[in-house]
Amino acid sequence: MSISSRFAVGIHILALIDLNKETASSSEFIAGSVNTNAAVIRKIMGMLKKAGLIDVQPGVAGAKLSKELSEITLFDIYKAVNVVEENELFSIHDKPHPDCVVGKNIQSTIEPIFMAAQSAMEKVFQNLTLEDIVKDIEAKEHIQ
Amino acid sequence: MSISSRFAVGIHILALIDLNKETASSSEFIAGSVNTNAAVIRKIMGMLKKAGLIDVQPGVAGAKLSKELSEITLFDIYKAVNVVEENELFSIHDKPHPDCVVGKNIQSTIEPIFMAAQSAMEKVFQNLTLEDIVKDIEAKEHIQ
DNA sequence: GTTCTTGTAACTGCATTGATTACATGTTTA
DNA sequence: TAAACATGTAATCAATGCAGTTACAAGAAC
Repeated sequence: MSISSRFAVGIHILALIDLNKETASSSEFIAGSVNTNAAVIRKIMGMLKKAGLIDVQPGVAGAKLSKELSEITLFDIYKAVNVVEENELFSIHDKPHPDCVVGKNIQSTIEPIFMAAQSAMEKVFQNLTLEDIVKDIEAKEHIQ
Repeated sequence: MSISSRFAVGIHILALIDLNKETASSSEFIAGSVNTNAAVIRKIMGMLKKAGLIDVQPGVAGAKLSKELSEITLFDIYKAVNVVEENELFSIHDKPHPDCVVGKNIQSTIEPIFMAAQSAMEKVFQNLTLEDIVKDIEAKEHIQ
């Protein structure tokens, strides 16, 4: 099990759009940087657009960020690309036997714990923005 | 995407073994409570055994916990059933283009963030034991 | 109007999950 | 000792999701 790379690619796309803002970033260009197919990029960009993170026009090359770098959290991207459903990071077996002490109560015991674990993970993304990503990339670039 | 229910089932199995300790809990009996096939239970119990959480003998009905309830954390179970690999909860696209500012640096920028998110999630399980689960189930039982 | 772009749909190969069946091996007991 | 019952494990199956690929309609720009 592993969470889809759409999330990592989404971050890559947005960072690239910003760092390449003098030029238009076509899906073909972005695909070259990500190392995948342009249709894959367009699909993910469609999700980012739907979430209000970028502006893209059919037929027009390139995309622009809809908000400031500091206003786009990693959590926004995470939700946009739909890699994990709300409170469904962990699967729970359904219909445990209702006549059993454990079967009867296990779901309501485990659910809040799984929700807490998922929340703890998502909070990390809520506290980071695209600005952090872009600054980190720029810092690495200046060292070299 | 969703993390395998093996984790939830693993917790169910261990809680049931404890709460049913007067009787031997055969894989068939546990399967009835979980509502699945006995072979599925035996496979998961094999993982729990391999991790040193339970004692089972081929041919002998039932299993016993190898440790005290308070000494088995949910993280132990989580690792035992192998639902998420170490530092691989999130996938990262590989071979981004090395000649691109973003492609060159994105992996090393994102990796520590993904690791931190996974750790935050796992910490929740490190701080809970089977004792918490069993007590919660018992408390619910007493209300009814 | 040709060329380039985005937006989508359809199809592929691959991996994982969970259920199921089957059977070898070990244990108990009558 | 033989029958009954248990675990351990392999093989198979359907369903699902991921990522890559091809194809093409629709929009925009030169």
